[in-house]
Amino acid sequence: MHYRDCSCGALRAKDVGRLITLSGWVASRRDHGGVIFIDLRDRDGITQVVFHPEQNAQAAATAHTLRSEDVICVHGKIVARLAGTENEALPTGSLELVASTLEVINRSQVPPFPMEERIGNEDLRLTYRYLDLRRPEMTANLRLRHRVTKIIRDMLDQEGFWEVETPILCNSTPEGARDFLVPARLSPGKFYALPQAPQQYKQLLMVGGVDRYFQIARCFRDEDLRADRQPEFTQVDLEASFISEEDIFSLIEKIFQKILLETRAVEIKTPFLRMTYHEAMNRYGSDKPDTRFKMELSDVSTIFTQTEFKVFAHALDHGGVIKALNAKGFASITSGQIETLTDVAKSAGAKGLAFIKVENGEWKSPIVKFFTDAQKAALAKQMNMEEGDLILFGADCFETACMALGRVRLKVAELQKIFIDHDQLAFLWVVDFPLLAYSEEENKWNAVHHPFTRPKDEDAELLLSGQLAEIRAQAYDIVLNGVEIGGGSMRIHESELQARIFGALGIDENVQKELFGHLLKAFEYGAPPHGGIALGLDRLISLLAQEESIREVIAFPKNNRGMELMTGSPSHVDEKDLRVLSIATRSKQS
RNA sequence: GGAGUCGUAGCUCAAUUGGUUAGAGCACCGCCCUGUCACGGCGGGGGUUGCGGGUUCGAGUCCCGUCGACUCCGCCA
Repeated sequence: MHYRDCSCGALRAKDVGRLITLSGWVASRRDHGGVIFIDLRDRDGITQVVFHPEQNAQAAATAHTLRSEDVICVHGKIVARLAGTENEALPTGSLELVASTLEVINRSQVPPFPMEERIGNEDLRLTYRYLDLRRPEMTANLRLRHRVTKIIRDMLDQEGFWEVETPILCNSTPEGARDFLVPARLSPGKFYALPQAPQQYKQLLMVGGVDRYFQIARCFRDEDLRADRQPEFTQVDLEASFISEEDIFSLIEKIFQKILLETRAVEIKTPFLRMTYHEAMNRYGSDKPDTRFKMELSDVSTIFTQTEFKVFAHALDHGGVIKALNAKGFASITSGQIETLTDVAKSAGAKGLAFIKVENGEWKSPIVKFFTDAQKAALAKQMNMEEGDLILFGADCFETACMALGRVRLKVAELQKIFIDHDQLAFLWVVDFPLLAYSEEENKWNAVHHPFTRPKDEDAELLLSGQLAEIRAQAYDIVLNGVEIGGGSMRIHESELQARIFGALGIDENVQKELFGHLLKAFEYGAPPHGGIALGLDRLISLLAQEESIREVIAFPKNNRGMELMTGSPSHVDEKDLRVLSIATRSKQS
């Protein structure tokens, strides 16, 4: 059977007069008793089909029985619409197909939700994902994802990168996220892990002389889910040899330029803004600052070196800082909102949130009584305090004070409904991350990026002298509109340095040999200097599509509890299948 | 593990201070309708108000518990 000559979005005025066959889904039926209109839909668009009973009684009679989502095939002549009945909302709106034959290929049950509007019930959408995907928004998201992926592949190919696949069944590692484990039947009691990222393999490809590698790589992390986190997600993973950070920056900037040009017809400026981690924390209280609005943090420590206010004095005595931010015109804040902001600050580790409201020419605040006139004057000047302003304070160690106010800053923007242009694209490189961070709970040093990250050359001595907190890494994140969409680093290519870092991370030599022996060994056989980056494809697409959740740009995502509702995975398996794998379960099978 | 928001018809939502038989639009079914485009008109069917308990003369509404969805914190090198 001949199903179609073109898609339902393809026909234009020039096609008038042609005899055309179309197939698709019934999007809507407008039955006038006599003439019947059908909107025929596929992924590319909608074409109006007309049935005239006086011209073709049988086709019209069948058309009368059509319902939403029936699959049909129609054949007929393309004609210009009657003057005044053109539909400018449709690209095909100047014409229609006058049906001479209609074949009903497959009837549809009444759909559980309408295709044309945005549905709030995500459960239902995920259960009937195959219907949800027919909705134009979802079709557009999948199309966008395809386009972007294709652009990335083509550009990296042009730049000399090879697409190489790395194992999905690999080894569990102690660092980082919880692994998904897969029992190894042929090695009873042993397990593979699904990769959190192809990190070690791509470095070994560099040792293998591949020189430039990339992969649209599925990654797996068994952690709790979020709107922007799925247990399996996709990274654009790449690595190159004999390069510097600058090479990575300009490559990625070039890719984004092309993506925005081709998907949005927008020319973005390069190079992107760059900011050190320290500056990002200092000014925005975040390692992924949203620079689309100002409201920057200010350091007011020097004003309060001599202060009666114990909270400030305590912070400064312990080597901390006092940070402040001016929420312009937000003195009208309610006490409930103050409480909300305080909770936000506390969730970031702050002990509280001091504030000053400037109302009717007065400073209304529980803490102003501790301030001298000189301090007030200095504060007013530095913070540019004006009638109607709200000043918020964070007093703690540098990281905590900044992070707490950084989160408060975002919450204030939300509460105050600060205007953010959603078409704006604020790209930003955050560079010079610390190499290591001390974990109080674990009582040990952890890698901020990952354990293969290269320290900055000028900070190498700090590793020898044990000033671990001071060491900066050749690591970088790329941020778009306050969302981290990728990160990478220059890597260590010397086994000696790598072993020293493992040592700093508290991984003893035996464990090093067992878990990372292959890497250390590989570095002894002429490893080239190399580095790379991984972009979070799902997040990137969701930002381009202006979606709140990455679930909107994944064909078959999992819900908050990691379940895929359409197929009902994960599910129980037979006891005998477990026996083959030498697995016994302890939880009750309900 | 913790916090918050929500849960009423297939879908989106309403239901005043606790008060009669829980409503509307869309969808669905039937009839009518020859230029609509979310066609229109008339009529009809459709409800364990997530579930369980409690208070009350009376609960969609108040209280307790529970289940589920989503958002956030923890977690995510």
